[in-house]
Amino acid sequence: MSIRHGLLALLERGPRYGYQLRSEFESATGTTWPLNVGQVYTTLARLERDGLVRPVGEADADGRVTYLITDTGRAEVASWFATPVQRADRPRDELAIKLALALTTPGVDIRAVVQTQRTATLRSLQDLTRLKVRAGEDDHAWLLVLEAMIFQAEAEVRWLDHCESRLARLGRLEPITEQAPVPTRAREDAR
Amino acid sequence: MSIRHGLLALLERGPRYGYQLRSEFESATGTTWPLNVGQVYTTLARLERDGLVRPVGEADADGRVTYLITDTGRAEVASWFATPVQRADRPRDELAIKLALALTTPGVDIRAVVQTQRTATLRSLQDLTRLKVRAGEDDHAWLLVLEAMIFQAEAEVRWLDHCESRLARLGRLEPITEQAPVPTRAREDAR
DNA sequence: CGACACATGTAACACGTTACATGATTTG
DNA sequence: CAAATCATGTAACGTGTTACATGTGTCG
Repeated sequence: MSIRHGLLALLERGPRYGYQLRSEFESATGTTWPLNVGQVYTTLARLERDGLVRPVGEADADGRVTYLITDTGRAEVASWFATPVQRADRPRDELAIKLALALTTPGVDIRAVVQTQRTATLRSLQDLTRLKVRAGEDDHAWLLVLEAMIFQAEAEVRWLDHCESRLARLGRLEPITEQAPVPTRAREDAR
Repeated sequence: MSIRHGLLALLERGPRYGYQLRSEFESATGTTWPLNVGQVYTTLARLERDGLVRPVGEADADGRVTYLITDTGRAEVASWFATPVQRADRPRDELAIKLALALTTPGVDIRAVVQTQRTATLRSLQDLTRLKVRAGEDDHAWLLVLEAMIFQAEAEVRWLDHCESRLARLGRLEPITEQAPVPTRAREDAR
């Protein structure tokens, strides 16, 4: 529901038309998440269906169709800003699921998975840092988003390191079974 | 694609039936993300459609329909584990979008938004910590997921604090305009 | 017997996403 | 003139999600 609410929030600043909404959404989030124009129109149609926005007449001379936010829409935005994002609202964390399953899937070298991810995360962390250095002090919105991603990436690296050390501890207690089949389960492991 | 890949990974451990997949998925991720049974069946149908799994005959005496992973499916799982989760793969960060938009939406008190979120995040951080204390040392998968969420929540709090101090700095330089309209644009702001 | 867990499945819808079609206007 | 940008829109599909229908077995 990010786009839906995002567009609605932009419409609270005043009447907008579709194409404009796309560029404003992208610039407001530092072009971090590119937005296909088509999606603006589908989303606007859904917002209209739900009575949160309303087109103002037909297309103007330049072919622009302007939308207005309704009172219902305004209430929706207010409630969006007033309500914190809960843990349960968020989509499932694909990386966490991947590692949790890698842990107990035979034939998968979880240490390798962790290492590969760590490298990738570190690289994107560098990219983000480079972007931040290049970013001006003026674009607060972009800095906000950039830093959100930096903090997340840092946390991810820390978590991966934490996983690795835990795995190392486990490995010492219970030697790795990955490639070399454990005698008692050799038949099962074979493919 | 988390569920899709998750179920596929479970099927790589051996033949499974739908109901079983749900409980294994939930226990493998510490019941963090409850999974509607119906979704297992829709996902299985899609996996079958794409040739990644294959039902083994009809339902057995207990009405169970067992599924097997195919070679294509096995390749898909391997590629899933081998490929890191990139930044661009992730869904848009709703919280980041919200704050970025709150920053420039007139009439929205962004400091309040940050504070509300901070409180909520802190509370869920406490819940998670409590869960971790209660969790046994044995369930590695759950610990993994739990700690992922803890690290994320901690990062979120740090980020929110960072935002707040930046806002405080901005506020000192450029007093808040929220309710009082800026003279030169008063007409536009009026509704 | 009634409630509950086990077990499968379908219909309907939400949002997000892309590819495509169409046309006006600007600009090198 | 050709290419790019501006501008709208639709069709089609993907995953995720819920609500519902259906039936068996078990246990207090």
